[in-house]
Amino acid sequence: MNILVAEDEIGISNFLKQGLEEENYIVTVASDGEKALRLALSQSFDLLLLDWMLPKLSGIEVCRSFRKSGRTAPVLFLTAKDTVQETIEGLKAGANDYIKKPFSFEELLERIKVQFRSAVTENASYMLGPILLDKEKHQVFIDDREVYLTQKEFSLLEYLIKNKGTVCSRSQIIKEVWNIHFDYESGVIDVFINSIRKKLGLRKEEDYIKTVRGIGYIANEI
Amino acid sequence: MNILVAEDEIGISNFLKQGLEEENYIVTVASDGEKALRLALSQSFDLLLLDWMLPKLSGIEVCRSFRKSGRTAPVLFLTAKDTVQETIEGLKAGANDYIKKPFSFEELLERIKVQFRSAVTENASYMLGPILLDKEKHQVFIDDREVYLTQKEFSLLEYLIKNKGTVCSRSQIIKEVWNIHFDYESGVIDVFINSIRKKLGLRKEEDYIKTVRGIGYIANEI
DNA sequence: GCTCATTCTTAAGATTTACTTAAGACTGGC
DNA sequence: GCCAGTCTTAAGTAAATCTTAAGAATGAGC
Repeated sequence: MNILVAEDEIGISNFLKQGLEEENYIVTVASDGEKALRLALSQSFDLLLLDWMLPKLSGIEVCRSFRKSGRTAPVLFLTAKDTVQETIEGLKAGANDYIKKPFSFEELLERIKVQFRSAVTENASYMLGPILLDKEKHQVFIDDREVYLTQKEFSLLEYLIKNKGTVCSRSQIIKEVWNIHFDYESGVIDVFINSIRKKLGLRKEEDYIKTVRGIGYIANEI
Repeated sequence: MNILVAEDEIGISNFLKQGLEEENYIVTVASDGEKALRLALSQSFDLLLLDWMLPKLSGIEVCRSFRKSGRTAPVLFLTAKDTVQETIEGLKAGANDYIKKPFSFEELLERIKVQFRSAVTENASYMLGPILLDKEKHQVFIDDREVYLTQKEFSLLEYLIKNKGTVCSRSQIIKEVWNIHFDYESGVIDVFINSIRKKLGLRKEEDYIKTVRGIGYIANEI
């Protein structure tokens, strides 16, 4: 799990980085708001831990911009600004939790875990008809025969199966699988869908990945 | 949105009930832990607001049992137990947030909203009789059976259902669905209405899309 | 019940969108 | 820096949708 910590006081950020890394999180530190936002938008973090008062761009502005870009990763404020009004402002800006300094590191950890909880319970393998996708081992089987998929092919299939039964639009796919958060027109998705279908070797009438014209694709138990 | 409040002090529970109802939540109050758990398991609440100390069964036990049953609705503790250890215990038991008394009602409201945020945004669906139109997933169901509509069919049906109960003129439809903002005579709309009706497979007497001769069409609960 | 205007239905051509292939760009490991 | 594997772009082909138009059906008014 990747966590971005935005904190200008080096003492605190070191403390957080070390503590979180001991819990096996991968931590990136940004020392001002601009850097934090740039990182948050360019990489894909699983959680943002923001101080309110940051040089150049405040934490609350970072949070607002991040949400405005359509990203849904949890955001936690960790700040000395402790009034009710500030808490509310932080939550309204799109934060998922608001923790006041001084804080207990243990409590912070637990509150971070709360954010990941639903994601963790998530099954490590998915099924779709005869297709078995093992997220952990990064393997795909069809009727017990292994099919080798590349990284992107795997992510795309995973996304479709995770959302089986619901149509996934091209823009959603580009967002979630390619991490491109602006309008983007290209035939990439088509090429990968084609390649997945070929590798899975399904005949047209038994295709578990159906095209939804004008929208995107849908994975479905036939 | 249905909220279950488990609180034995009648002053607090009345205050919460009234305040939340003003915000248009539907509130059920349980005065002890056993009642709370029974209600939580038998009905489907969108959120649980638990006091820690409750007669018969503590809030934390209610939370554990609730989670054990596989339910995922958010649980918030609202309690006077304010140590770090208690907070952690509450969160570990499966709570999504832990608010310490005395609390600001405004902050409580905001923290409740945080829990609903993701759920609310994705609720872009309309209903018309047995027809369910999910804007986000771009899917249409009739009596739980999915019907595939093309792009234009979908937009047209969406427009009619969005305006159900009021007649939509041909020129309005051409404007809103086809984005043609000048006078335009053609049979396009008829063709699409026909195709939608056919796909929905409704008999004439149960047609939810009625023709208004000389004007246009109207979607109506029969 | 007849007439005329309006709407329904169908089918064929135009248009848009997706599929497939192949070539070039990129990337990580050696 | 090179190679092998992977990703992306682009262009031609295939397929589905959208539009138009024309004849059939329907309903309102006389």
